[in-house]
Amino acid sequence: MANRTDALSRERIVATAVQMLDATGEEGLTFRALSAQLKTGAGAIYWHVANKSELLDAATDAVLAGATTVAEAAPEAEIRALALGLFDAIDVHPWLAGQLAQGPWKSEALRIFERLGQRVQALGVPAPAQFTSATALMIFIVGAAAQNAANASNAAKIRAAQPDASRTAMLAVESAAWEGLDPGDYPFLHDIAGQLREHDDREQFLAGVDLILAGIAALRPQA
Amino acid sequence: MANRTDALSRERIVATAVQMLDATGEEGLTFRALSAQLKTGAGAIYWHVANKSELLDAATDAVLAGATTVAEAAPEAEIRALALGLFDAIDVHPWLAGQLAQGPWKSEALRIFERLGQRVQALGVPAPAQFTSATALMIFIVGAAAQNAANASNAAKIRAAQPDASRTAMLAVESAAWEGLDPGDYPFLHDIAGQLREHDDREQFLAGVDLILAGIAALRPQA
DNA sequence: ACCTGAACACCGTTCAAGT
DNA sequence: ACCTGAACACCGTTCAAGT
Repeated sequence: MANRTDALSRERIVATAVQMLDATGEEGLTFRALSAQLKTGAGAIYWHVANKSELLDAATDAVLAGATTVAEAAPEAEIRALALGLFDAIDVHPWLAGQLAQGPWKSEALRIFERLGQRVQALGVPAPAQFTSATALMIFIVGAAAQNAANASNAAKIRAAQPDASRTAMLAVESAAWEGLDPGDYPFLHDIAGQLREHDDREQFLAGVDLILAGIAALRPQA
Repeated sequence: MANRTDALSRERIVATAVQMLDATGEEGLTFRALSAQLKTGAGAIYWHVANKSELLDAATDAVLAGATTVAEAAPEAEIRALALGLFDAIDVHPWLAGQLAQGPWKSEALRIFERLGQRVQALGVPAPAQFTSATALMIFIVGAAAQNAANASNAAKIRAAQPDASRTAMLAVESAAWEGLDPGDYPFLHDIAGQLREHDDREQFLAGVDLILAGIAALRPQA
């Protein structure tokens, strides 16, 4: 019968790759480990996939597809929903950050860029500024989510060695380090150490998106 | 005498690593190639440097130090100068992008974040919004420069196979691809294909920085 | 204290040989 | 057409042995 679970196919390879990426990150995805999981030889995978880079692209597309469908709303609200969708997708699949961080975006990532751009147009941004606006949004979203993913994987690594290191405990350590800096040399970090300790990642992310939206609003010709 | 050119030292290792990174990128920096260049064994390097990650950190700091000194000016102008300094540093050393893209920033990168934050404070941004503002700036700067670096290395790779592929020619190809998309599915990309073809990277980057600065200005209590 | 270079435990990718 | 698995050309890192 068609679609037997144990038949090797590009789909099954990509799906398994996504699972391994989620579990162990990009360096955990190995053709040896992958072929072991799939109970084949390494060479069998190369029949369906050109190389590791193409496999990562396929995994990225698989995860991004449908990760950012957005309910109809006002353009700003749709941009926030799109942003949050990407943020959450990267939170669940931290390896996505590395794939998206270095454009040029293609396939699914390009689709997201397109959707952001549509909302930028709907906001009434003048044509010459649309490219800048949509790019700024995409770069910030991907960059902020990448930071978040890096922090999370960092936390996971430390927790592996010291299992009781909670996220708040780690933030407290970094925050204390900033507080301990010489206020003469580091007045800013010294000042905001408290904000670092108490900040919520999602809230902080949305505040950043709103900051860019405010900048975009300033580009609009006054009605 | 002290500082003989052929004495192995952490400094000389890092300096040579930077040269190799600039020439061949991160995957070109190998302990074998590095030790060959330095005319030693691979193990000798490990006497001065813990591992490759630490070596990359040291190379990042070496390149970032002094790369972003900025003449005194109005806060906005200083932020633009800081941003442009980082942009240019990543342009010359594309491997920097990968190092900075995944914070938490440390040593020299943290210093740059501090300097950005000082200017945000000078702009009169209310305390609760300072963290968001400085972070948004840093993320955009690093993200945009990373895109640029990726495009450049992409261009270099294609040029290696097809030596007459100029940057403008490559942009024209991508632009034409966007123009060829179905305007029903991709109205935005179809529209801005022309802007992609004609845009100047530095100008586009500065426009993005100004966009965020405009958003930051909107945070300021009206005088 | 510092350096050597072989050795270990891995990689991605290829390819003759099988079915 | 698709799969097997050994082999190739690499990695980062370690470590006994040298000076």
